Amino acid sequence: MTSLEITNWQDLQSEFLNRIQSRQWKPGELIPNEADLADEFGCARATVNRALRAVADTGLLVRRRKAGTRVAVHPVRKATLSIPMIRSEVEARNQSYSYALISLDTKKPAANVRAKMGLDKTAKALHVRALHLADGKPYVYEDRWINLATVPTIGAVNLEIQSANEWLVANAPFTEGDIAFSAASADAIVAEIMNVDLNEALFVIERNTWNNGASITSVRLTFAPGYRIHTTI
Amino acid sequence: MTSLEITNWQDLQSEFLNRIQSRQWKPGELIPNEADLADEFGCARATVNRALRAVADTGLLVRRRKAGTRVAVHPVRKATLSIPMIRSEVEARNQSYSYALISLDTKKPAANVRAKMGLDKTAKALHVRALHLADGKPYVYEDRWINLATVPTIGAVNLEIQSANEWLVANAPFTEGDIAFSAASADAIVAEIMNVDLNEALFVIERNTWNNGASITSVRLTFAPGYRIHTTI
DNA sequence: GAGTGGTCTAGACCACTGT
DNA sequence: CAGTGGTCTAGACCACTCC
Repeated sequence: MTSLEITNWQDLQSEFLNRIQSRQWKPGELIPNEADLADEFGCARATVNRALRAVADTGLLVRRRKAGTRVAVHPVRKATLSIPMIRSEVEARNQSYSYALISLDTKKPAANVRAKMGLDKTAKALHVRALHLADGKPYVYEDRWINLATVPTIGAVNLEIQSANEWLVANAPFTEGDIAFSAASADAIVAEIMNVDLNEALFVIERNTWNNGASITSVRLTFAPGYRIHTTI
Repeated sequence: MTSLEITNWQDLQSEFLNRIQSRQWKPGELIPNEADLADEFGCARATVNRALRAVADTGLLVRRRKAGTRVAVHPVRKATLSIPMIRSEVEARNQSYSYALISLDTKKPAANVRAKMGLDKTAKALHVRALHLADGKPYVYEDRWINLATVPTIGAVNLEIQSANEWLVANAPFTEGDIAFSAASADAIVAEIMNVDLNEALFVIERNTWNNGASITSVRLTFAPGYRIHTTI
């Protein structure tokens, strides 16, 4: 019983989404296997597979070998968001980007940073603090630690001119990373640097990156008031 | 010149990542086309395609027909984050989940909500305010508008018992959605409801969903202090 | 126009896992 | 053990877009 002869995986994906949404396929229910669906739509199994994988990637289907494919009971929607370089982000808003180094030292990091970066107690790291500006106004305050053992050449870079952010993106590719989003009140230091009120609510991104297990950098980015990250689901 | 006879797309992906990371393929550079790579690794072009697509999905490669595949100059890393139901999120932390309805009215929403939901000036919507608790402590304050034209059956649901969040996830699947993350200061109302200090920095998620262009709901979730979203890159 | 990625096919074998 | 999804292949045609 070919219903419509869909031979294109994106149309198939839409059809599957419709069936889930219209409850023709109900939460928790087993849906037909790939071979049957391929038969129904008059296309190859690989095409059905591609479409089903795409839907499963959004969290609406759960697939297991032998057990088959089921409609997720508690759909966990997944959102993909892009994390651009700060300069790109500012320029994408048609604002002029500028950058100012605040401080630069080589010293032993505090215990929490040391732990995140997997440094031993005596190890020193490069501490960089900088301000990124959009149209001359504070946009992001960057507080960063860089592992000199992993990225020794950073020592030769003039961080007054080029931000560590940019240099690292271009010169220290990473294999693993984690990222966290949170909210924090401006403390006295941040309030002064960013020219905001004390205790103002600011958006914070913390990121750690590794290259094959070796820590590269740990950074905390504090954004100006009003900042938001937006994406579609 | 077969280098190693890799016939599995995930190994191929690793190999490509290595080449990018080791700068054997430099930023901005054109890499060999799919046919040549298939030849080099002794596999089918479809396999190379799958691996290259996977890398391109992470933002490290940029692919264009006829123009070929290039290593991204300014890699825009993409992070995927899961957005579970609040109950699942609390239970995943091994905390007990509970829920309390704060208010429930049918009325005309403010202009900003009306615009987001595409309602006309006279339309009323269901306004639900509720508190989600983890181990009895405020976890999320939910301020939600629901489009009665799209989801009329919500009227028959007892929202004292079941949260709108859960009911909608189970009964009003959506086809499009957007989501935004930001930071906000607790105002007097939120401070009292969540038992936090006035102006405390809180993490906020705003989400709007549509079903085939018809707005379903618009919600603002304000999280307890310390909340963070975490993911790997 | 021609080169590249995007996709589809038909068939095959494999890997996992429920029974 | 057997059923299901996961993947690979070889070949084909198409869609896009740079030149």
